[in-house]
Amino acid sequence: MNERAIKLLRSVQLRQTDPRLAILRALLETDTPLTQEQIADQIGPDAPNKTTIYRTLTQLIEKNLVHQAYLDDRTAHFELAHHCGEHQCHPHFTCRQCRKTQCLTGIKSPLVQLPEGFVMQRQQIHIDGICPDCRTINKTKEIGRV
Amino acid sequence: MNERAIKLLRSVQLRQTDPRLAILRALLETDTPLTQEQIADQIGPDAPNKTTIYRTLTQLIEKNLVHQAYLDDRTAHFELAHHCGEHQCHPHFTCRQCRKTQCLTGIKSPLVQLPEGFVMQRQQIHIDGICPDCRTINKTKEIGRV
DNA sequence: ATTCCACTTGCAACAGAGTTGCAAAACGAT
DNA sequence: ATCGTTTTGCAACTCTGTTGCAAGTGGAAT
Repeated sequence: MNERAIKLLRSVQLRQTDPRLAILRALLETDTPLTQEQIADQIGPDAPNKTTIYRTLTQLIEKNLVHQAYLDDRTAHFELAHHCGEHQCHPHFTCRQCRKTQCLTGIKSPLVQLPEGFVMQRQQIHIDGICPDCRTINKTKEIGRV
Repeated sequence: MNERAIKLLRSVQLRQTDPRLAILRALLETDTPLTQEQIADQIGPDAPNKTTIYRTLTQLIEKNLVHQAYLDDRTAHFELAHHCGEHQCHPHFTCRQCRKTQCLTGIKSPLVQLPEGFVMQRQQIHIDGICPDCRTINKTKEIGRV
């Protein structure tokens, strides 16, 4: 992971620093969009200051290594952009029950046909519903009740 | 507009109060998702307190009259749900240049095919790019430059 | 290896959106 | 008109994210 983080930083000509490597490692290790706080938690007690995390993420977004996902809990989530196509990020799914969000990277979805005059730069899809885990739990409960 | 606002409140058994009617009128009068602040501005100097606006919107969401749209400026936007299908809201378009958001109500877009085990409740699509107005302005500038 | 300077970091203080507790006011059923 | 419940406004607060500034660091040049 560290190798890949170093490569990523080199590829966009950013200086190699501990905070940046730690943040990239955190993003590389997970497959869900993370908040600043989740990134800090994942790094542990030596996590960089939150200001540094935000500033680093902003730089990585400018370099197009990271995308920001706006989900439905008014906190910005960040993820590596390596699964995204030119005009479309993968869809996100948020479970209404357990509130967890996951990326649906395996799915292809058509781009919306925009009316005359609009230029599309990026399409994001956000779905909410019940995830398989919660659904199974619910079913089990129902059976128990009968 | 006031008639419709009154009807809407009746239909969900909420007491008829000035703040609620004013908020509903504001939403009925526009075709873009509004923030709390925009709702207050549109109502004018007699706008209800922001706490009241938020609480009212929360109630209207519970009654399913209003939807919350999560756009990319970390402020919640609200709109009437009357253009939305069961599993899908209309897509939203935000212009990167003028930062305005509009609803694309005329457009139909297919639902994403979720993997086995997921249950979809609502799909939201958010697109950003350049809106027709800004595109025209840009073109005019280019011509001027040549 | 050392020097040097631009780039980075951490801290503290701040800004803006949204929430909560509580007392006062208003709705609407009787 | 009365009365209990619901609603409202205010102030104080929480949380996410930002800014200014001084101190620290990477890495290119020597």
